[in-house]
Amino acid sequence: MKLSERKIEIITISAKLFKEKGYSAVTMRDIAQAMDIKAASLYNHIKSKQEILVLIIIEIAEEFTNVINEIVASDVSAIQKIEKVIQLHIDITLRNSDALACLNNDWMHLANTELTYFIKMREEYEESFRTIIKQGIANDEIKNLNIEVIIFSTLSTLRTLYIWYGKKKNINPEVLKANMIQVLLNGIA
Amino acid sequence: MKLSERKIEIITISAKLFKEKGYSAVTMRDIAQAMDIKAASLYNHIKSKQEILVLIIIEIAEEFTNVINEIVASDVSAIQKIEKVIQLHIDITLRNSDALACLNNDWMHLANTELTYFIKMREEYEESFRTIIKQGIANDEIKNLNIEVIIFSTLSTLRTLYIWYGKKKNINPEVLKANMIQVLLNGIA
DNA sequence: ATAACAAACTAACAATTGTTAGTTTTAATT
DNA sequence: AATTAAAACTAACAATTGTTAGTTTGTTAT
Repeated sequence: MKLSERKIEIITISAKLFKEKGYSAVTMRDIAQAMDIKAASLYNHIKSKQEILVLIIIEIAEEFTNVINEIVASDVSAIQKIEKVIQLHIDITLRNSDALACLNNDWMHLANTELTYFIKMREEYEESFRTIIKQGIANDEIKNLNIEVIIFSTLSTLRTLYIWYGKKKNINPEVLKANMIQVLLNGIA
Repeated sequence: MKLSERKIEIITISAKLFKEKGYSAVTMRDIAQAMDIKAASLYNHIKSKQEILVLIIIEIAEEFTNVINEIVASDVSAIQKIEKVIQLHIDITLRNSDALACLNNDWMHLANTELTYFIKMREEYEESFRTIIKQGIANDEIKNLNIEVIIFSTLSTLRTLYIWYGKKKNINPEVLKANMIQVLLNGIA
């Protein structure tokens, strides 16, 4: 699946628009206007509006799935695994925050196969993270608090990093990472 | 501004639908169908689709604003203030998670006056929270980490509590609160 | 030059959108 | 029983939606 130059442009611009107003509120004419062409011309490159959404979301979802699987399988401490997960989210946020926003806000507008596929990946991702936390608790690396609260608190912060990064792009990625690790692992108090 | 019984029904049902598909993807006919009437009949009760959105969002936004102002002004430690903020988010999540989802996802579809008003409140809310954190750092109650990272991590978790609560409604609110305080203040490691 | 192809265009479609006008039904009050 | 008001209805509107068909333009390879 090689994507043409122009197709990538459409995806990039669409992701940006979807981030601002959401998939449903963005029209093909909006996308076309942002590219300085007519709406009908888009169909020389893409099959449908839905295809744009799929291309934006699925690639990133697969990257999350693949990388966390590697992390789970790796032979390091639970804390180190969590640090790698933090790194993963920061990396993708810096590289593609528009698509990440789209994944977070518009995944429910996927259809049929892709919707099912996405939900499966999302569940697997959470399950992988749960595995890491359980390992950490078993090893006394992580406090024995309510495991679902731990998972939710951590992932909610990592998943919405793009919102905050949209406003404060000036922070150094390494500083961000170090502070995130501190806050998430050791708390603020 | 007293709302009729039926108007409240419309708002409640709309919030639920907006939560699932987003404001733009929900049609007046969807809302009407969920109420077992025709779309045109809705206009006996509400002025426009936009009014529904306003009624869902603004009331909650104002509640957040009012309560955090009280918290900031109260004469307790920074840690205790943060605990009260956590309590505030849990309370509203339990009481009205659909509207909260709507506030989080669809605020950008507000128009004109209300959009400006909402953004102002949101900024003020973050500023109030920043004040609390700064006080905490000055008092040595809170670690001297990057203040924006602290604010973002905490608020992102609190703001998206509704996502997680939608799936796990079985947890005891007091247990939830205690665990949230532990995780956010003292970390998981 | 010519053929071939990619990528833009114009024009239009059928369906869906929020909303209005005017009418009928339902329920409460006199 | 008659009146009134609330709340439903049918029918339709103008605008907007995603998309298709057919055509023209521009570029590259022969």
